[in-house]
Amino acid sequence: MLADPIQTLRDHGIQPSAQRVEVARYVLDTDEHPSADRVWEVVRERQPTISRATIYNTLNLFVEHGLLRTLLLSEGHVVFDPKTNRHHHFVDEATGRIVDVPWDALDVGRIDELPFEVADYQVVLRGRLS
Amino acid sequence: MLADPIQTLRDHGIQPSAQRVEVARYVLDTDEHPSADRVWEVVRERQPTISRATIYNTLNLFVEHGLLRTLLLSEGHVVFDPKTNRHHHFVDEATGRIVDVPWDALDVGRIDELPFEVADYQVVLRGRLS
DNA sequence: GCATTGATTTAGACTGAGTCTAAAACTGGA
DNA sequence: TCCAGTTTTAGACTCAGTCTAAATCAATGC
Repeated sequence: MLADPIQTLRDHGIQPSAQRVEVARYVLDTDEHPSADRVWEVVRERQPTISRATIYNTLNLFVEHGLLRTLLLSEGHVVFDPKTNRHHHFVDEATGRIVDVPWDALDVGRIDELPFEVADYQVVLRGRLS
Repeated sequence: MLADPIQTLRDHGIQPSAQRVEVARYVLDTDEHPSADRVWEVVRERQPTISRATIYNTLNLFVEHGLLRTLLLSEGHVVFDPKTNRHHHFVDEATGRIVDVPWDALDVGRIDELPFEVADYQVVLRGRLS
């Protein structure tokens, strides 16, 4: 539950306009990993005049301010993830549903032996939800 | 080096038209992880009349026949990977370059403890090439 | 060599995700 | 109330990926 979306936005240097607050209420509190158009669909239920450009602008603003991360897990569109702490993802190939996997549920060894400067990594799993 | 693209296509149940052979020569023998438009750019050097629809049709055909895999590693487009054996990927955030990481270079533990039927997984790393 | 048939390619229209822009609307301070 | 700065809006635009009708190609049979 996002306790105080207005304060959350202010804490991240974002002016809390009515539109941004409604977007935040949903996207910063969901584990759906929605697309931008899914966000628009949901927020329009509560705020019918909100425009598609505002949705894209607001999502991109939240990403820039560290409130959201973009993920490339679905074909054809990016998805948004409010959990900014490290974790893995499972993608159900039947439904497209994306599920967070706790960081400590998997052990990943020998990253430091690779000849790269690794800034970030995650395990992406695909299959079927049991 | 792709020794015999014509035979490779025949072995995978694909009629080896001149266009498909040229696409195969490049895309089944590169470690670039190219986009569809990059494939078109390269193949057009050798075969200037090939159309963009043929490129997409041919890449999709190769995916269907197990010669290629699609990957969601770059924003804005899918990339194609001829290595169909399991491996991980590193994405250079500065250049966008994608590098294969051998399967055995990393240890991933406790996949079987997850509450999913996992069909496939890989580690996706991002950072800078040293 | 020609006709026929089935497969493939082509050119470009189309769709949808994501971006951009000018005008309108909003908000806060004076 | 006015003004300046910010935000939102409506829709045009770009580009990745798909679709389609017509053209082309290739193989086969006569």
